[in-house]
Amino acid sequence: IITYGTLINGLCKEGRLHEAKDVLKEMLNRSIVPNIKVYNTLIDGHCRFGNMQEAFSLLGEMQGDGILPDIISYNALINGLRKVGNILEAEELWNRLVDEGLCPDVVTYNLMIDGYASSGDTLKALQLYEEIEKKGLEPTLITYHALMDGLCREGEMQKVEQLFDAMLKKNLLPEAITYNILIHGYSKSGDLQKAFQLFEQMGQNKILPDEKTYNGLLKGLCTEGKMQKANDIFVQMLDRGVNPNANTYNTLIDGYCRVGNLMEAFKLHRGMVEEGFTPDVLAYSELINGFCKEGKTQEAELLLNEMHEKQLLPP
RNA sequence: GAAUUCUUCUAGA
Repeated sequence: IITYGTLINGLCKEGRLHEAKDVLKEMLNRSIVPNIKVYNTLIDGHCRFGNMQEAFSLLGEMQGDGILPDIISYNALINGLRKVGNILEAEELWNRLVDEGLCPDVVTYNLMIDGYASSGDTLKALQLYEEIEKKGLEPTLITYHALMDGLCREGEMQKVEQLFDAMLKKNLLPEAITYNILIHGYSKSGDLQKAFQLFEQMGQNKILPDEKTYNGLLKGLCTEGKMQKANDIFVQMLDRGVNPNANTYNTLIDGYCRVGNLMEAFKLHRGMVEEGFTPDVLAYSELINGFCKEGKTQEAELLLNEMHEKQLLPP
């Protein structure tokens, strides 16, 4: 049964949901009784690809087999609803699981906190955070990540700082992702000094920056039009063996367009192709926008045509 | 005891 579970998990993670369900049918045919983990895996698989209807029908099937959903089943479903932005139904599920005598665990809290925080309701997110300890649970790194990321988006940087301190006081060690959230947040809020300070702190803690870390720094520099510094950082990134991704190029292209340096923007567009990236609609839009702003509409049209040839749809 | 759930990056408008 573990073999079946592993197989179903693998198929679900790859989005091969039909095949995963076929495996479930095969199990039933062979009179192997699927347990709750198998069902939870399937429920989660459908949730993460947005197929909530099927996820709920699997929940029903499971109950039909006499298996009661556990907190993990509910967490998977709440996660699915949160992903499609349906916080209201997520709240209903929360009430339902409590009615059934289950207790929300820290994952349930993290899910709802992220749901509220990333939809801009930082107040509710913070309220839930306060509730965690009252229920005798301990916030995790992920709790802080979800909260800080939401607060960063809203520009509530003083609260971010407080939470980061609170997190350290609990002896939760920051990881690369922690710094990525913070660096990106400060970078976007225009506090490049703080962003670079954290970048240094990250190095002191022997945490290696990844492409997202650099993208965060580049985003701030590009927004401010500090393209010489942005280029230095880009070079440092390459020197340290961190591979840029499509976002890295998009960020830089946009930065060069903003300052009217279309030559560099165009070179990067080319570089992107040479590195094996397919510029997406976004990469084209930025350039086309840049050319338009400079009044170079014929170049913009050429790019638009090229984009169409590649069968990319205009935004 | 590791078969199942949570967190981070890109344009314009």
